[in-house]
Amino acid sequence: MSLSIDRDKFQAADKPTLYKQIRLDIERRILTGEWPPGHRIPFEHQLMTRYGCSRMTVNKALSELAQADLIERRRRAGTFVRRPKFLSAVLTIPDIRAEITSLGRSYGYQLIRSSRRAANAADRIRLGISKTGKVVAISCRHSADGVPFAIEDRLIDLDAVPEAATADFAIEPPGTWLLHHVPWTEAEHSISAIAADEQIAAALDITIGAPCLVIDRHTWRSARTLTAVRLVYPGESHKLVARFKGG
Amino acid sequence: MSLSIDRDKFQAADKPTLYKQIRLDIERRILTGEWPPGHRIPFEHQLMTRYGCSRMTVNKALSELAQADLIERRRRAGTFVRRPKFLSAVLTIPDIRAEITSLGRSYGYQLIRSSRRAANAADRIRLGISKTGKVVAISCRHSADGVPFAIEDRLIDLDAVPEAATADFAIEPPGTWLLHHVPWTEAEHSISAIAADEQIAAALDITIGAPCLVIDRHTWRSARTLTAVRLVYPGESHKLVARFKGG
DNA sequence: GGTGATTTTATGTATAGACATATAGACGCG
DNA sequence: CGCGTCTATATGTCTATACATAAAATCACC
Repeated sequence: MSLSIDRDKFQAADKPTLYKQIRLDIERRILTGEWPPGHRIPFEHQLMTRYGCSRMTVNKALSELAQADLIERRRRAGTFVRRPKFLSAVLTIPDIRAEITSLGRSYGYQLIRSSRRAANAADRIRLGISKTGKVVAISCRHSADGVPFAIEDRLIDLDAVPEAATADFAIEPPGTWLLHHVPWTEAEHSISAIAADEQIAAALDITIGAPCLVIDRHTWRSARTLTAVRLVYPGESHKLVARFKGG
Repeated sequence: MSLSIDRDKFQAADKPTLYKQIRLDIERRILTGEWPPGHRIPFEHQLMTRYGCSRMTVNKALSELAQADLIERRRRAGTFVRRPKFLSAVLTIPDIRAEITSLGRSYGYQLIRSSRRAANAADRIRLGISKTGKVVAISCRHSADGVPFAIEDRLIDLDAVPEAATADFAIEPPGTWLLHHVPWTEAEHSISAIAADEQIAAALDITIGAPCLVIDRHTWRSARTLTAVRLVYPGESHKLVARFKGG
């Protein structure tokens, strides 16, 4: 079962306007290898002759390709096909509640622990902040059709997110609340595998030592830490799926 | 230690040209919540008055924001701030050899098994192909500074990648060879956690039952399967890192 | 009031022209 | 040859204008 769906860059089949035709044409040549990495793409001047249009039209097509990182443009030098991309994929981790309900399964939520406290040393390290301040610490469990789905262990910096003080996390999962109330600009995910300890095994109803998939996520807004969360999934039955569509 | 680095969308601090100023200004208002999701952004007509420029300049700024999925534009209706994005991140999985050497560690490679054969039923399922054809099956191990880093188990469809028949995978890892010789257009990753079986434990020098991080990757070119690979990493010591930078 | 045709309007695409700017390559000089 | 300077040039940005197009709003009609 897929824990996460990919965010396909939806390619609406819109009317092939001129600049889009040019973009697709160049894209095709790059992806088929006709124009290999490092190859110099014809100058805008030449392309406008080839396609019989103005330079601005060619420029729009090339600008979009540059924004998509397929080509590199250097003043005076020209435009070049970029070195082969790393295998990269858009990994989408939606809100767990939305994920479960969108699969047509019933969503369950249990708040295990919730406390408000001054940040201790461990909290400060985990949040990457230096000064002491108040934090909210939450442990909870998500389940699908009554079966444990994931456990969540979260810290929220109350200085950065003061509204979290009044939210009721007994009803709404903190991830869902944050997604709808707090805009973020940067996030980092660290994915690893661990063996279930006694506590995790009990919460997820699996055996001690069973492999678990772990996602540690740190979220910022403009370099300011908002929240740090660890999500633990039973590893054997769940998968993260990330898909890349070139073009 | 990080198994994978993120591909930061490098934001060169370039001269703030007018359209970029407009783009950043609107971006800021969206990210700070001043213009919440659903809010209608002033018409191009109004923005060109506000910023004292032509409509094309405003249009360029808005077009880029639309391409970045921060806003939605509808003819006649106007331009709107989009609903909050899913937590998404660019997950980058570079070539393992490049990954290890870029960290300044010595790369080691051992070919465990390599065979060419007609695709059997299991191979066809794994590659998602229907007709029988020749495939190459490779098992190998990557190590860093002499320590097992990952094991790789790969199938290559020889009909789609005939050049693979002449490549010498005793010297060059198949992933590296493919990256440099075969262009691809689509890839799907499935990430999970498993317990090491006897074979994995022996190859990675870990105990049986130890958690491992597994990446199953399937790669296509224009809907044609090229290769399917399973990478198994010791889970406790390795992490996949994916970072998202908004904007 | 409902329904279909018409108008209005904001965005989408395209153009020709202009000037800015970074820089590869040529040039000159010691 | 090494090094700084100049120049040609490809891309970067911006303008004013034009027409296309989709869809919201209005109107006409039954």
